[in-house]
Amino acid sequence: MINITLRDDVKAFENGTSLLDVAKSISEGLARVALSATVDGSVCGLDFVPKKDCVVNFLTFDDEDGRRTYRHTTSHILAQAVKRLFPSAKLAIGPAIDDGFYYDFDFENPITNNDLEKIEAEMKKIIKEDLPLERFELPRAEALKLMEEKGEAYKVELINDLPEDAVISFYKQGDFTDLCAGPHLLSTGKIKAIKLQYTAGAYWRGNENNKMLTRIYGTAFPKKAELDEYIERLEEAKKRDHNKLGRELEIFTTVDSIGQGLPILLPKGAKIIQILQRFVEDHEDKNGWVRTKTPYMAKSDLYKISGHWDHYKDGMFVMGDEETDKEVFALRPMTCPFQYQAYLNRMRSYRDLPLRYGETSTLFRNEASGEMHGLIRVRQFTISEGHLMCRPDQLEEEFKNCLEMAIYMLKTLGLYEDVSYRFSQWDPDDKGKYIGTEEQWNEAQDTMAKILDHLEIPYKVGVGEAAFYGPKLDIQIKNVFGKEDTLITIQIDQMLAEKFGMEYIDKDGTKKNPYIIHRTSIGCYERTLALLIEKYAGAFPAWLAPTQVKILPISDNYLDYADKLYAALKEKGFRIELDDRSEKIGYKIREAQLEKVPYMIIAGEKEMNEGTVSVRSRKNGDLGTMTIDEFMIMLSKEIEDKVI
RNA sequence: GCUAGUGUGGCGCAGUUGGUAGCGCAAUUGAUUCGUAAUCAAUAGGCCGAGGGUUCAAGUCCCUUCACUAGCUCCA
Repeated sequence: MINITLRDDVKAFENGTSLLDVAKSISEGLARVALSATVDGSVCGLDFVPKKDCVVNFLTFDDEDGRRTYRHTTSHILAQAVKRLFPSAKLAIGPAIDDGFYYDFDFENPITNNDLEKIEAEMKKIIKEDLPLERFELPRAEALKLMEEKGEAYKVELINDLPEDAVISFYKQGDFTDLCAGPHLLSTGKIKAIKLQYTAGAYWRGNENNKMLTRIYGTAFPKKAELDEYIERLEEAKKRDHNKLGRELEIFTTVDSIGQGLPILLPKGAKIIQILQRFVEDHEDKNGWVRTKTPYMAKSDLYKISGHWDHYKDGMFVMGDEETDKEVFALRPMTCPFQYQAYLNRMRSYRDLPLRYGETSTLFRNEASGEMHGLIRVRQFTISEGHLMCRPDQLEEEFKNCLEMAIYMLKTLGLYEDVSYRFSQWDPDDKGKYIGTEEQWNEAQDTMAKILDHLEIPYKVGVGEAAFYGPKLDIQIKNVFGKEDTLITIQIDQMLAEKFGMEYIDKDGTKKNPYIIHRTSIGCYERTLALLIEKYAGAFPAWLAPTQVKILPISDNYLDYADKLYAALKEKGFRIELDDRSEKIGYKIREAQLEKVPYMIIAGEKEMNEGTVSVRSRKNGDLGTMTIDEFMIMLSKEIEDKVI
């Protein structure tokens, strides 16, 4: 007998009982919704037969691993459909991802959207055929033989790269067999609602030197209604796309003759960035930061010391040619080596530390042409940059302060609930990308890990995501398409201080290199603006809104009164506009509403006689009548408190 | 940079097998002086991203290039 613990309850089963039978013994309902299960913590298919006492937890579509099982099986159905329609296509890999799945193929000829429809139709046929998925294992030599016979070169490569002791498993469904660790659903008929979404290129094994394969993305749900709702949600999210909304609301634009990744910030966009910049600089200064203002470019000599010339040259705009020109300049891609010169201006004592240098810094990075995206990835951007030089005993406290400042900014902007932490480490298998020795990297990462653990930061590790000079704590955020970008980064650097000969005289009279924290408190303004547009769908909180109040006179007869109101608001520094066109009030309200202005004040005969205004909020509609002073007090408080 | 796709007046779109550009909204002008999401009418606006080519004839076909979109790689 095998004892199986199901949540709190322990039950005994015959030897040879599968998890599906276990589920059935509990209830038919569970057997219907269970997709896979964890057995002592590892995910298994329902065909798994426990051989010893264990703890089983059934997974449904509500569990992440359950969803993954469901969608992974769907990716196999996709592969089967593709092989039926395009027998010459080669299979690469096909995992489940957060919201669906994909499968990479090497097609003989490119496929079209029309093909995608055909493939989806074939998938539906396979689902209807309700083919059982059968798992089997093969020794390495036989596994290789099977894949070679089928001409699956990519699978052969995958098998060859598996560790010696790995179990090599396959899943077979009807005429289709795939190398796969599983687990899977028991049959293709379990899949209910599917949708192939789009195709994209993807390099084999994620390496740009390898062949580019065709990746087909899709998703699957247990109910048609859930699929429809998901697609509807995606469509809704796209309406918030900053790249569309930002242009419609005249926040920014781009011009072909200026070039890619070089957006024009229009008055509204420039205003929001000015507000953010003042907010950030004031807050930093209050927290002990001092400002530097350093050049936008430098001779190649500087970048040779910092390592940029060897490790980042492709990412820089270089002016001139070392072969022919006496001096070669490059626009700065980072502020670090420039701010270090401020530190180096004189000899430092341990008493001088920490030194906190902030700069609102414009940077230039020659991104590959396919990388640019609205305001999120650009070639010129301005970042709230800063470098903090400190002693080892100050490192943790200062790191914490930098982090707290970033969190304060994110909370104030209302973005904090949307971010996640990533501990970006180096890739020991790709040492050429980094400066420093393995010992230095291990030490830097250990130091950072200790601090992060001590501060109880819930992070994910990103191998190979580090800067070339040190590990980072990245604060990540997703855009409306679900694509993740780094908003804020805080880095610990031990290497550049040494390279630049930055020192301080310690208590004992010896010279030491300071620790350097590279950090930003709000990230780059363009990217932050993009995410704010998406967060608020263009309807910015009053403290950020480029126009806070729009005055709408009912007719031309009240223009004089409207002018008085305008002057009163302007005098107090509110950002206001006056709509003095001879339009009907409904029309003016509609336009102000579409421009997403937080407040409208309506002035007609009644208000003029009473000396009041009628206030309409973008969010809550008509707020009734009040005096202009009452309105200004209300709005001032909202702005002061940075209500979001 | 790579894969796939897109590019027609400010915006959203039409433009059939190549025959010489249209619609809605916005804009402008005039009338209307209006009470919480669209007043009526008239007018103007485009060498169809750019540069070549094929053709009697190109928005429609071919080539090159630029920009935009999604994804990959890279990254704040």
